[in-house]
Amino acid sequence: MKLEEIAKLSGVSRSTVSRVINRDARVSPLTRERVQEIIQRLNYQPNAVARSLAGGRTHVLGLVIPMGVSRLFSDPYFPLLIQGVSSACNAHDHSVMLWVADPDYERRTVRQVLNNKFIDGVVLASSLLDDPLLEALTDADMPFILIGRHPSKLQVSYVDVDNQNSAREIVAHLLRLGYRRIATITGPHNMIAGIDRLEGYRAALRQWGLPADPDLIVEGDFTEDGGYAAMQRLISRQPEAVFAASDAMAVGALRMIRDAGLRVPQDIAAVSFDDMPFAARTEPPLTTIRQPIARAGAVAAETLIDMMEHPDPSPRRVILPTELVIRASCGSANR
Amino acid sequence: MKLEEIAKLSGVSRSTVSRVINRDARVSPLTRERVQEIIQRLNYQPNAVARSLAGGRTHVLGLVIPMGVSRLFSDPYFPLLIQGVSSACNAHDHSVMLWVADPDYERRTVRQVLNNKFIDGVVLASSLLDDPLLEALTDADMPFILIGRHPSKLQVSYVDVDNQNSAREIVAHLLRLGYRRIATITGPHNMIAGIDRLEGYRAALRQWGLPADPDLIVEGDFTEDGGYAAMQRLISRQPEAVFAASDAMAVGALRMIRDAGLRVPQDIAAVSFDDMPFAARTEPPLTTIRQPIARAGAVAAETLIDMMEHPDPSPRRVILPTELVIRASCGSANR
DNA sequence: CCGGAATTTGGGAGCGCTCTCATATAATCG
DNA sequence: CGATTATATGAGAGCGCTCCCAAATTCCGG
Repeated sequence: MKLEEIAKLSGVSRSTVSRVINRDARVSPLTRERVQEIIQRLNYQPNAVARSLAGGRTHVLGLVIPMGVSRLFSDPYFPLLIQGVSSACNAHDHSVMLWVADPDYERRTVRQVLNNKFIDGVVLASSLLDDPLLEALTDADMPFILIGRHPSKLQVSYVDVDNQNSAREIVAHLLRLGYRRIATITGPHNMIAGIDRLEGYRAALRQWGLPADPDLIVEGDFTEDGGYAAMQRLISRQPEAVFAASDAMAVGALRMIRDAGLRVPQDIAAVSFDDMPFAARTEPPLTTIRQPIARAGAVAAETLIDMMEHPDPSPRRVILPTELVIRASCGSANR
Repeated sequence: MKLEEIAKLSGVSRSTVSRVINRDARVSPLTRERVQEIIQRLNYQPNAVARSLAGGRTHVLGLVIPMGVSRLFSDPYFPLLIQGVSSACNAHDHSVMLWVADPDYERRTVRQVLNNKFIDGVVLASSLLDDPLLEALTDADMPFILIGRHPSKLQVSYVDVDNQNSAREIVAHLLRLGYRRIATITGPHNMIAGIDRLEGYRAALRQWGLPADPDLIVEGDFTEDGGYAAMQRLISRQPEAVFAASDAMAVGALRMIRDAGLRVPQDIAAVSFDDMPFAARTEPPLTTIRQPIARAGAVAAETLIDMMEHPDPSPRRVILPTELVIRASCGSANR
């Protein structure tokens, strides 16, 4: 069924029906109602592809998730993000096209995806610092927004939390509790969230006038196994406390500490970042920074849609609030 | 840049360029090469929307994930599935449109999504038994395939594992080890995987000539919390072993058993289903049924694409193999 | 060396909409 | 109440491709 048939049936022209569908004001209430009635009755749905071609907009957003990010299967970060993006899109009559970018996505995918005009804009999730997609996006003149800020000079839009200050806050919490020899398991150094959280850790120590001992800083990869491995290297250096840059890594660290015959928080206190659902159920429950992941996805989608509807050269930047959630793993009860 | 320009530049007609792009055999090698060279040089990408409109096919698959399914955040089931679907689509030059179906998706979404012609087919993940989407899909005459079989009379295509036999196998493993009083934490009764795994449990007991004690059967919801709660109800009934219908629920059960001051497997043995990445790292590691989730997603996408390319009224049904993975939680070492 | 088949190519008509612009009708006002 | 402006509607030209069919070219064997 096509627009034309609706037009014929309601005794008006294609144009008028189109106006009714697109809520154009220039239709008399009478005809509008009549046409709408017919549309309802026949359960007519305009052909999205034709609309896209004629209108020059698909109302489809691309959500790109770099698969190299092992985090994909370690915690529900991406599910939450996807849910946020998806629900915001639904609410704004947009659709989501998903790209789980293969390691070699730079080659075929990138340009192909961007240039084929199937999507109006892109939400790029936790990209690496040197992601070639970023440049491609800019070149292709495709509106996009990042989840997680990007430190480059590029005028990019993003949604993020204040990783640095949040990390500083939770490490400061440890310091306030009296811990001094505090280790950290960082995120990957090619991801801005990892870098920022490490910098927050450093800032907290600085604030307390403490040096940052390189021996107490080990790089992780946001996965549980990575946390376990990192903790193995840290344990011999006898930290009093450890800050893991993600809950998943904290879980691995917790396991390692237990395997080493030590207790949390009595022997080593632990805190982390994310406040994933499982953080409240670990043994002991994790003191962590809560960040609104689904919300970030939703805000990103909304902002992107707004950017496309109201073009404006200046980048949009949104920082979402976090919250320090105190549970048992930091040992605040004991001190 | 459009097809026409390429045509002009290479001194041929639109049609010929189109043929080159679509790998149509009816082009002389000479012109083909010449045209291809120009395309390469200008990095021309045909407009996907226009192709879709003219060709009647979008090369886009819809992946529908019912959000009511709390499993969404409990384990990496969906990430794995998404990854499988996505990579298969990429490999076959298709795109994935994601629908995280809101609870009330029946209303607006369904018809709108199906009828607007933006997608060629649908992969429906772990739908509920009475999912209205199923009927809508059939009515709309939209090719689709389920992840997880459907017991209705409908001639639906699906990809699944043999949940029933796999469950029977792992419960039989417990029986072989000498456990007799075996409890089970089931999946939701409105999901076929939950039902099938329960039936497998029953079949195993039957095979050993044992009655199925209703007191030892508690419904869970595939989440860790659900597993914990279910185990709380089971613990007083003093089972010798428990079969959880998912690893996530087993984790909850493990935690509950520990909280009750009991040990796994000495006091209560535990086995489960899925073999998620974390199943090898629980305390103790889980004996479980490994199922190829990403593979299922990939096979579903491939089958669907094949269905669309070679229409055929008879439904396609694929059963993927599972594997019993024996670890410490079943206590096989102690027996 | 010619007619018919096979192979290449081009032209045109859509695919189902949106959008601009011209036209027709209704409302407004001095 | 006629001229002016606002409001409604329709017609037509695309959007950038695919696909059908006819025309042009090449290839054969008899």
